[in-house]
Amino acid sequence: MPKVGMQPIRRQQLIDATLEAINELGLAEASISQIAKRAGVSTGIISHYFKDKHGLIFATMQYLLAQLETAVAQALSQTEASPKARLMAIVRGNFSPSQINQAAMKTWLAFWSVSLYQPDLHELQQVNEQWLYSSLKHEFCKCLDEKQAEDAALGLAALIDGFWLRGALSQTPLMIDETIRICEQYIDHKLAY
Amino acid sequence: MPKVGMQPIRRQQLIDATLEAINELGLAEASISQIAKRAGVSTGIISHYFKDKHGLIFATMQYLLAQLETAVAQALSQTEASPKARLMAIVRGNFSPSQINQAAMKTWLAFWSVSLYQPDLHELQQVNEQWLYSSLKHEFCKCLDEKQAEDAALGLAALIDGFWLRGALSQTPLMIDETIRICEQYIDHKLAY
Amino acid sequence: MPKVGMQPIRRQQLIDATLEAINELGLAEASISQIAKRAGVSTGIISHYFKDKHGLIFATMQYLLAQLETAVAQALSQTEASPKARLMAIVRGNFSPSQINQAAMKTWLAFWSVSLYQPDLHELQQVNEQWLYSSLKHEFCKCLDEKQAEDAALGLAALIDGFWLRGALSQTPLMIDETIRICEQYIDHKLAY
Amino acid sequence: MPKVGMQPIRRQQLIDATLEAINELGLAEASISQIAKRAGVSTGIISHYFKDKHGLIFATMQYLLAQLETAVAQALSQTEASPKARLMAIVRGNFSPSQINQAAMKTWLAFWSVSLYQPDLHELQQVNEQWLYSSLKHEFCKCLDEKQAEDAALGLAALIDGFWLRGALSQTPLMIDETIRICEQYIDHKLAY
DNA sequence: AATGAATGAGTCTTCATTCAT
DNA sequence: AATGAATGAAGACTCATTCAT
Repeated sequence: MPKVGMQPIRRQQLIDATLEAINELGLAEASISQIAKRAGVSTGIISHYFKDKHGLIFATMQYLLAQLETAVAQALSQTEASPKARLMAIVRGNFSPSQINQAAMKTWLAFWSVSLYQPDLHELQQVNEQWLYSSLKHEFCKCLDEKQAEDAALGLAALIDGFWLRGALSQTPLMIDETIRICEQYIDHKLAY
Repeated sequence: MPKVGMQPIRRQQLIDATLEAINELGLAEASISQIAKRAGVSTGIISHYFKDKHGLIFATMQYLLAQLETAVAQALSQTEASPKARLMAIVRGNFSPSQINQAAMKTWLAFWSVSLYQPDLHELQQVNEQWLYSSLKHEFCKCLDEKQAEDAALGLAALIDGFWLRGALSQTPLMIDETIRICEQYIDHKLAY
Repeated sequence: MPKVGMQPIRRQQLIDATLEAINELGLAEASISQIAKRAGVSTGIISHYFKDKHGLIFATMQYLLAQLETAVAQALSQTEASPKARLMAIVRGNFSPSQINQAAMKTWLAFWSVSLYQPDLHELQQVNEQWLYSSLKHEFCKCLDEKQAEDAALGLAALIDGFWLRGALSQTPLMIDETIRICEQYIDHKLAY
Repeated sequence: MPKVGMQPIRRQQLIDATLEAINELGLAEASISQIAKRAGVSTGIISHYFKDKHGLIFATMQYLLAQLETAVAQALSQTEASPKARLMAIVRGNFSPSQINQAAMKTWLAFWSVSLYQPDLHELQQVNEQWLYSSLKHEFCKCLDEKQAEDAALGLAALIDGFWLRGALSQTPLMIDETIRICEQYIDHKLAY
């Protein structure tokens, strides 16, 4: 039943189906037909809305990134202005429910892996990585000199990514409270200088 | 001219070619024929030595794991017995040259990604992860009570993996000295309790 | 804003776009969407005016044939009544600007090629061929006996088609003056009997 | 039943099947699977021997060209040295049985048509065209001054191609005797200067 | 032991066509 | 009259695997 103005609806529908397929089958097995089946549409429609499979994959990664940014922005907006509070908000944003469910983490991991061979995906990933690092450094700079702030930001970024990676790989729900507490200890330790 | 006793030679030759192909093309594009071309053999030979492609991939991951274990064991064998020294040895082992070159890191990342959908690969990865965690916890226990040791081990493991992941994704050589120094600060901080 | 009486305008618009697409892409790549894009309309419109793609292709070939007939008729109308003058007019008509531009010749060649497998296109082509042959023979008959006239008509028709084909294939502008002179020599030679 | 040294056999087998398919269905409908079916092999084998479909098409056109060259060379080898005899041999070579059967002519026409959009096919066609023209001019030069020889060669080449084209399009067997006689008259007329 | 010929399932993509709006 | 959403079949191509030699 063709209709007008379906573009945003169909696009999101297909992105959701892509996430679903990657979660269940892995990126390697997430074929066009599997995605179309999950979206309840025909395969041809994908080229209609995304030009080709790569366009869909790219749009899906963009969507995940936007979600992460939203989660962090939201956490930041609900916190006080102290550096520690803001650093903790960034941490909590990165471990918010929209990010640490298995489906999202598995998809991230898959994207990271392929991004090493696809320049446009790699750029998305790099921008995101830089953004996290800069945000952390910016807060640490309020309390530390630049060199120390850089070290602290690097360490905290690695800590976040590391927990994140281990969560994705462990296939058991991430222990968020513990994770956040360890990050907090790290922040406290760095800010104590 | 067929020879006898080719098995170990051919196997290693094919594993090397696999690593090479994954490094250059990515796991998704590392086809049997690409691997065979790099090894200078015919495609049919792979089934002869590894049964099928999956067997080759599995063996390659085992090989990488063995390399990591060797690197850590070697670092440990050359150090004194103090907990800090041993923890640092583990850190250095994880960031030894055999582990932090781009090819190895890209391959690891690819393996991790697919391991989520392939039980036997996942098991390899889990064993490795547990082994790192246990080693770290064992050392921390010498100075801390169990709960604190667990936290410290979790944190340090995440830190290592996080640096590792960021190194793989950044496509620029990992800054080892800085990385190791940040890990050392973390260890010092934890052991200072 | 739909209008009435759009039929002839839209039809010609689509035929022009078809010629344009075939010229640029070749018949094989001249898809409905490419044609629609060039015409500045949606794809659906084609079925409205031509039933389907084949209807559009057929109409386009008809249009080219009509153009050829017009060119020859016009040349004939502007000449004196002598057989040689009329034969030369037919020659000039066949090499008139509307026929020997690259776009037209490439399209003709494409049509001829597919006409071998599509009865209705083939009929168009055959009618045209017969018409040229008959016209030539009719003029030669005024000076020669029937057998000789047939030979002369066959030869001149072949000469015209041959130059025409070579012009289409050479992708450089046809040297019209030379071509027409060679045809004239042929006519003179035949009429000299 | 895989065997060794199948390359030349399979290649010719596939080229023959391609000619068959083009003859029966037209180039546009001569799909990989249709060709494979006619060759009695699987579709995958084509990429094994010709890389892709275009490689097969190219090889097929090369094969037809080689056949034409052989036919002309053979006709030339069996004739005396006089210019007229040699010119007639070239004509007869171009209208030899291997060239004027419907299948070959239809395939030629299809190739010419697509060659306008595919540089490598176009080059093959251009080389062939030049070769015919040069051969004719070379013979005419023995009796005529250069300008006259060029005209004569151009005319005869057009005559040959024109008959050839009309034969392809008429879908009835070409009347060879008549064709050759008309060409002979043209040669006689030109050499009579 | 090693080759490479051969298969055929599976993937992405393109495209003419239909149809609700 | 005109749009463009949607379909689904068909196309070329890739690839892991098998097997006779």
